[in-house]
Amino acid sequence: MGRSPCCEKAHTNKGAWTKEEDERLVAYIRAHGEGCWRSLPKAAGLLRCGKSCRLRWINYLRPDLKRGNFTEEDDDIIIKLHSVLGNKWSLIAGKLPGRTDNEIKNYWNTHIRRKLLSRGIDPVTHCPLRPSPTDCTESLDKRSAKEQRENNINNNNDSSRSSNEDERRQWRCPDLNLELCLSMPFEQQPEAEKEGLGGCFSCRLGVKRGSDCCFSSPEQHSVHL
DNA sequence: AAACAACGCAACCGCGCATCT
DNA sequence: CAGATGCGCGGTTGCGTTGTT
Repeated sequence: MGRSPCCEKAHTNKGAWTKEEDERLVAYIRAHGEGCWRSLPKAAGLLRCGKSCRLRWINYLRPDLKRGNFTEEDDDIIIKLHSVLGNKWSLIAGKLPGRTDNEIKNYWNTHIRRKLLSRGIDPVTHCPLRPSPTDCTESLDKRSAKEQRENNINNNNDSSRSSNEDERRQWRCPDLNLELCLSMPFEQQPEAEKEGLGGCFSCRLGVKRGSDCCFSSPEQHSVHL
């Protein structure tokens, strides 16, 4: 079954949005609200495909967007969430109000990825980087002892007490329980009920009843930071 | 000042999923 | 139940900007 194109490409503009197009889109959404992206371009008098309009609105025109630099705290949150969720940019964005998935994805690829690599951390697995087995003749034990010595030499000043190893541990094993699993919603956990624990049983962190889970709805269990 | 490289970000593309008919 | 439709997501591309030689 072939899939019909999302819009008639012959009569749509592509590429950068003009000021006029932005204004039309904003005016239309202010008047009619979001939704029905497929029919929106025609109704708003735009020669764009619906997907393009949606993307422009979500990533650039939305009034609640927080533009500007990411803070160190933002970086930490993103790294921690990525270590658990992987490239689920929309979920990560959900924890950073005012940020979009696209923005976080770009930020990850341009800044954080490099930052982790420079710290000797694999940005995909969040584990310390290792040379490939084929280019290594030393045993792992020998190498790690050697690494340790080199780290000691490299970090032999008082201002940076933590060795690279410590730093790796810190990044790889932040204060997160990574053993995520599927389970019943917390309301249906009798043992925990007895103990007065509720909260996010997907990550099994046993949040005290009454305290906020990481997501507003019980269906959206996620990571506690 | 010009040429080139590297970087950063906006936008596009294709796919998967949910819902509708 | 199968096909059609629409939306949302992640990966990728293209282009403008900035830095370097």
